[in-house]
Amino acid sequence: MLAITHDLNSNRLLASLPPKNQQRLLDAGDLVELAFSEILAEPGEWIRYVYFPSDSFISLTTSRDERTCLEVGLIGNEGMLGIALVLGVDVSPLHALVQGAGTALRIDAAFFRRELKRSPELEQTLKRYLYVLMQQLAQTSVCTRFHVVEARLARWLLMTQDRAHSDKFHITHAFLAYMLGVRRVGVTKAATSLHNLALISYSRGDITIEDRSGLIEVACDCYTHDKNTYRETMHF
Amino acid sequence: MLAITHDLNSNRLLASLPPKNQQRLLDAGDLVELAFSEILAEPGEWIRYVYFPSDSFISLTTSRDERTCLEVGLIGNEGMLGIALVLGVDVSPLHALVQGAGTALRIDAAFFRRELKRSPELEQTLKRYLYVLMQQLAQTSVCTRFHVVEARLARWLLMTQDRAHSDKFHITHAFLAYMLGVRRVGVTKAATSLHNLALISYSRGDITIEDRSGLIEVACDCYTHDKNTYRETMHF
DNA sequence: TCGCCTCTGTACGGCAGCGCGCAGACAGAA
DNA sequence: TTCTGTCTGCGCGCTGCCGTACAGAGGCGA
Repeated sequence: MLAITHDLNSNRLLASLPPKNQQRLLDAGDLVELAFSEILAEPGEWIRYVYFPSDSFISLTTSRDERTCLEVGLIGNEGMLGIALVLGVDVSPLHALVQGAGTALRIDAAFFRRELKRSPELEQTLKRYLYVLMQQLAQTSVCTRFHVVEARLARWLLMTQDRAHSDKFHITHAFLAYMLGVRRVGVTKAATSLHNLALISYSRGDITIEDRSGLIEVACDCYTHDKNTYRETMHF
Repeated sequence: MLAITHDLNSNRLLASLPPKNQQRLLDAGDLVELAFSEILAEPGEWIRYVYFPSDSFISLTTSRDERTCLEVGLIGNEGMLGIALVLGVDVSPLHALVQGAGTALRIDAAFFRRELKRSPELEQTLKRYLYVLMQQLAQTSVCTRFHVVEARLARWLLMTQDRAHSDKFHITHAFLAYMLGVRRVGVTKAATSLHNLALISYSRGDITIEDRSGLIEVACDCYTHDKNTYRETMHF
């Protein structure tokens, strides 16, 4: 019961819903533990569950082959996985893999579809979130194209910090390179640079944010832009 | 009346709707002529009209400043501009400028919102289109990141040819560079290369597709991928 | 304590695209 | 015809990232 209350407060989408809606979703869903690098969806695959992360977070990627992968979206307690159901499509558009281990509320897709029909408030909230996600996609395009690795890395760390609700999290350079669509060496260089600026520290995958505001300076505007879009669109 | 019939058949989203829905939208809308480089939307700006292009087409871009612009979506007679209304958001997420002059059905946003509420078929069709558009955004991210200018140019030309319904259209290297987010010189080199392969010919902005299938060979998979997504998702 | 494995740091040649500048080609106006 | 503005083609040095390879450093189990 405590766990449920915890989750309720943790996912901001759920928290913004009327109490009745919240309760129905909580009753029907399961609190599950997501493990790092677990794959929750593949493009073209049938959607069986939707996930509302509380302290876990999930990457949306476009990996075609092993080499050319790119993270295009990041889902934490401000969002949900499986948003395609809102559009009446039952197929996942992207890869989804767990980036940060933690808990999430998992809800059966069929039940969720019925709830969407039942509750206009639920649907409207999720539509707004989808709008935010689209903006994030567009922003990622331009960011990936024009900004140097160091700035993109800084942005990624900030976004992740927000979703991990912690100054520390675990991720190796190789994995980061995979997300940013660059070489591992590129990440190492950028990370070293950030380290020399006393903004972060790390060792063997354990990253600590040392100077958040300094990191914001180094990061591209995209970070602030995303946050503003979310705030303005969601009204909470 | 002939013009109306023409438009009806020309926009595939409209054409796929039940006759009653079509008629209501046609009655309420105006057939307007869109001029090249006309700006139809700015990010953050109130949406006053939605547009269903017939033989015109519209670019969605993320230009922050003059330099760093990138086209993230292209709308022709297979789509519509103003899709944010489907999500219950009244604000445009991106820049929209007319890429190819021609006609479009323009509908008042307030009326369109009411129609969405009235007609579940309309809403569902547009939701599916939105799903396609999201896929296009993600695809553009990865394309922009990993593919060389020549392949991206070929993709762009193919996408534009589809929407222009013609082998010829007008666009300068400078403008193309703006869309692809590269230097004008980069476009010139890529275009010269395509010309040497006898795939296109052009002079002072007048581009002719000479060998469509050859162009598909040179273009990245993204082109085919987008088309497949559209076909599979829209079922028409 | 040793060996293994993972993670990080560095080096090197190569290349696509950048910024900038300039020259030639073409078209339409005067 | 001449002039002017637009569009195209090319050169040059630079940089950010690529692919690859290898060495050291830290954690962990045998």
